[in-house]
Amino acid sequence: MRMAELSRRTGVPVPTIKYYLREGLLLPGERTSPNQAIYDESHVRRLRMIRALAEVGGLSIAKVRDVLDAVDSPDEPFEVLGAVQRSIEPPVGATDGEHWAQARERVAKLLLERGWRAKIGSPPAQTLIAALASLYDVGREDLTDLLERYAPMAEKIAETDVERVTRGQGIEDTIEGVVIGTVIGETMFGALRRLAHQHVTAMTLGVVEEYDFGPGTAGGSGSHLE
Amino acid sequence: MRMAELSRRTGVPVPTIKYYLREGLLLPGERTSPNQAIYDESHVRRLRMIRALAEVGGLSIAKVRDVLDAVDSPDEPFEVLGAVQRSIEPPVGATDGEHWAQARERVAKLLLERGWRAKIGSPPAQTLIAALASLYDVGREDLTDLLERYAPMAEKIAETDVERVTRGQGIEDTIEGVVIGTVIGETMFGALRRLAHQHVTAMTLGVVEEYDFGPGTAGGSGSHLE
DNA sequence: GACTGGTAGATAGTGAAGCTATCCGCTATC
DNA sequence: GATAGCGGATAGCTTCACTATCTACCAGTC
Repeated sequence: MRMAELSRRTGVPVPTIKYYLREGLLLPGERTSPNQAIYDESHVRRLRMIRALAEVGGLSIAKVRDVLDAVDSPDEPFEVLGAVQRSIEPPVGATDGEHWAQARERVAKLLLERGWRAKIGSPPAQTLIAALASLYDVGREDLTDLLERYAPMAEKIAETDVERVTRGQGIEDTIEGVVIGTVIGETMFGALRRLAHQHVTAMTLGVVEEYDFGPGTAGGSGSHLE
Repeated sequence: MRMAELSRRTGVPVPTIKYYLREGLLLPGERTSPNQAIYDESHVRRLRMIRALAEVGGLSIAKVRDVLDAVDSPDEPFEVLGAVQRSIEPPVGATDGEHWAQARERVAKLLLERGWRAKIGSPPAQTLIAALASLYDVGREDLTDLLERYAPMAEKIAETDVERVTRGQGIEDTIEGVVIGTVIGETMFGALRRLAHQHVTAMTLGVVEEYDFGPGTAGGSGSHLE
């Protein structure tokens, strides 16, 4: 197929496809002459993957490229996981400050206690330290025990993910599964958690009447408080 | 204190504080004359909250404002949760397409089966539908059962969160806890999940040798791994 | 009481990100 | 051979989150 059909099949505008080609997210089509090229199913698939990672996963174009580069590399799944994690992790700001050392200590202790084979310097650990430090910063150390409460559940989820992704599939699919599981899975789980928040809060607070978390304003602009 | 000290105490540059004032994220200080004002601890606290939500939680400035508006409102915690969820949810793209109806059906069934008192039209449900639809789009419906696998775990986490946040505190702290628990908690849990991925993957694949998910290329700058 | 330096508020500028539009020479197809 | 579409290059646009500059003013110091 040519570019117009690729655009039609994926819903991505032609100029945007050209942009992705320029940025190296999408491999060029096969040349049929100096200024003509054809595309195939692999391009359709790749474009859908780009849109999924960017729109659903919320990754920047640069991060999508890094993640897809990792998928394309011939490395072992474990290496790919590392590359994906490095790619998707948001940059951590200051690695110091009043509470940083305290937070770092606490994360180090957690890794030790749970016997997790993960390094304190790895990207997710740095994110975790930053999040914990910010709890101290805003004066809510009472909430920091969420760390220890979350840890076993995160481990259970990770076991689910890994089991899910490694069972009976080729290496290609496993690696792609790692990427999708990490990125799309995070979006899914976050949304589920917020849905569960609605439910549990309603139960706990005994909300009985009609409630509606629908998409915002009933007939007004900006504010949704009357 | 005056603006220079507010800046020093929080590490936020003066022009940025002015920007936050303009954007309505920070309440103006108390006037002492037509062009002088003083700030207090509440401003320090608020600024730290802004930075936590923006940097750790990854929210845009507009979303931070919406979230803080919700915190400031005199509504019930349940209403605040709804407002926070509306504020933080990333906009969902197309609400149609080949697989949308299928995904929506599946989410509706899940809500029913688990007895969750949450609406299919609520922001997290829409996000969930979009994520599920993208799995179909990229041809990985084999991974869609993550939905049912994640659900009970999300519920357990939500119970933890709600229990944690409502126990023995004033209404103010509870509401702030809802916000922090939702936003910072998500960052924490995501990081923990990725850390657990490292661990579980290493275990499953029998990785024994030294491995290092450190920040990229060895011998570079930045690294605080030995 | 002049001087120095900080202050509020307004306006304008900056740089990155993610497209979008236009142009050019060429080509496939009717 | 007319015409619609193509690949590739370049330039422009919009949004976001600041950052810089300017003006009029004020507070403390010598």
